[in-house]
Amino acid sequence: MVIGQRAGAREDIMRFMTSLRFIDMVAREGSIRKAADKLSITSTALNRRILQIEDEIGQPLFERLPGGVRLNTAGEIFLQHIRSQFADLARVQSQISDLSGIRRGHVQIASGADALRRFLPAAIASYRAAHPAVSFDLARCYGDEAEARLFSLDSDIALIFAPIRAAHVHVAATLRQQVHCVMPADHRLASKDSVRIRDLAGERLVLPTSQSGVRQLLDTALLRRNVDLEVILESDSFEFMQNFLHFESALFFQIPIAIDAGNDTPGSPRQSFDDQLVSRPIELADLPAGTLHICHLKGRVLPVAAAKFLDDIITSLRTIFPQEVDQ
Amino acid sequence: MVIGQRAGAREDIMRFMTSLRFIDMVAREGSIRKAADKLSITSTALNRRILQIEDEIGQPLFERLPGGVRLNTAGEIFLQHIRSQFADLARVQSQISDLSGIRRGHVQIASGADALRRFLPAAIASYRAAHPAVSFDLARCYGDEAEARLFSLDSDIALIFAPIRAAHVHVAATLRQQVHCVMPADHRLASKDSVRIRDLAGERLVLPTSQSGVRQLLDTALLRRNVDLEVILESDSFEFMQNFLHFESALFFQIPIAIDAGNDTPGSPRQSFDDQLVSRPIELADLPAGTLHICHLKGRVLPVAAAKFLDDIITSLRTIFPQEVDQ
DNA sequence: GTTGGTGATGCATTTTTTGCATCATTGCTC
DNA sequence: GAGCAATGATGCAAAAAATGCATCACCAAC
Repeated sequence: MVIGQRAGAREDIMRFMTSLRFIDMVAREGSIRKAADKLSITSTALNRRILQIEDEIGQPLFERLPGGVRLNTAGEIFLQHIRSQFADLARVQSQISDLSGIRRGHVQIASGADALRRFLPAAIASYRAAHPAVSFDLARCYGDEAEARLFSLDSDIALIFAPIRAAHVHVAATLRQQVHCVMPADHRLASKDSVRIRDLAGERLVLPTSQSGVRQLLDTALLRRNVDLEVILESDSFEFMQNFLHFESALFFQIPIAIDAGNDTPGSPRQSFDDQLVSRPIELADLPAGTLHICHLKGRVLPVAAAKFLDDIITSLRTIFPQEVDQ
Repeated sequence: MVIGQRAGAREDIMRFMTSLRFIDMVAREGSIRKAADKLSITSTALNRRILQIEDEIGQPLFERLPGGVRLNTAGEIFLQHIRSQFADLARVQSQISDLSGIRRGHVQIASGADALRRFLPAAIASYRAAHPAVSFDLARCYGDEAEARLFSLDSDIALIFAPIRAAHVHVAATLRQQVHCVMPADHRLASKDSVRIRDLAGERLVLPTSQSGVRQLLDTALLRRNVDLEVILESDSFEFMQNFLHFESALFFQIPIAIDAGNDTPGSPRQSFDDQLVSRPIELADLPAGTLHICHLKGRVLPVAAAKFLDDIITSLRTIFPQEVDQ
């Protein structure tokens, strides 16, 4: 998903990077011909560019397999170099544009569905109101994939509601998030201030997929207690789950950032959430709070736009959840 | 000074970097025509490459002056990017070559005359004995210039006998060095084990230039004491000073690393130093020890060859001066 | 003014890149 | 096993890009 006008739309931009872009594409596609299609050139031309670079490096970068090509070790080292070049070039361009006063740039974000629902739309709109020349790219993904995207430099910033696995990820801030149980407003549990795990016995549940951080927290808590549950649906779409509850009474689970974007003014009704649904926190004694990690690649200098946006969302989170942000 | 066969001798290597090399050269020369000469192309071609890159960046990188060109702010940012690309490419190539078992690469060193005299020749020869495919580039320079070379990525490693000024320099190790007074073997002071500042009264002195770290230490100590000195010569060449003492009796000053490469075996005569000259330490109470800093650019991943060589010289220094190395 | 330097530009030439046709090789299907 | 559908590599001609020459416009110093 791309928001704002994509900066690199022009094809002939940065000619000196062309061969490198080509290598990157071949590596991604695993085939010279497929990559050539995507790059709108002939496989001949592409093939020869690859051969030329390999000649200049002095060693092959790809293994030739019957079904295509695959990076060898040297190729992987070189590809990582290529990607860091691109990322650094983006930073330089962003920095140069910043000299003229207008902040330009392109911010690439990998996020779980949680933060993507309400928080990021508001945050990005607010940022773009101040800096209209900045475009955004949102990739929805789970923790591992988000970390991989940071490493491959496909994303600048990641918002991950899950433990951080890789050592190369730098956590700029964390946000504690207590899991909430969402239900129709007339549900029997809606009368309580908070929900206990044992209250869920016999309830119909709608759960996120097992890759989700919320699900992993739930699995740990539910399985341990051996509660009798009726899981009627699994989905990776919060929107689907929420709409489903309009037709059949059930429970599903979310963290506050997916419910409340913090844009409600005091006294006004919470427009940020469905009128017919209410959310109740699950007691911390039963289900510990999870952590949303706001990260970027360790050791990387982010482009101006991305760095500023990162600051902004941390500030914004601190406003919405004053007690829950750590840096 | 280049030792070993220079890796980048081939002209047509890494074609995709050509435009960037050109920009670097124009920036160094301050003139498109002069740069074109050095690059063996016409100013026309060079000019158009510059214009093309500027067009792709979207902003000019050079100010056009009547006498040539000069980088503007955007250009300086971009040039730094270019240089880091080159340095990182060198690291990648070095790493790729390392895959095949042979260590290849090119190590660029900036050093004061002190370490350049005896220590580095021995260290480099020893390293090249193990890795003949590694070539070296030695630039003799003073502290500030050495720091600048690290920053402009013209040097990988610097050995600086002076305080470190810039924040972007990472000190990998330090070596304490007591200043020694060098004199003819028949000099009256040669009978003493150590020399005091007051002993220098009335003596003829040969001093290094005021940029030298040894000189700066001496200035601080001598001026404070108001000793009556006869400075008969200033030079930036230790070799010249040393040979001069064969013709006229005088004193000059050096630090141990310039005197002793640590290659004398026990019992053998010190071949590392002139037979007719002896050195005596200046008492620490009169002249505090200085510090030799072994540095590289902060945050930079050195090429394999440079990183290994850095390790080697630190190990070697620890062997020669067991008490004086800190890391 | 004149001179000597600079960068920019139009045009013909050279060099490089690209695309087409084709080959050799491999894996899969029948 | 024969045939088919992929793959990457290569020779050759056309297209595209880079280069070099001649020239212009500009500025500073003498």
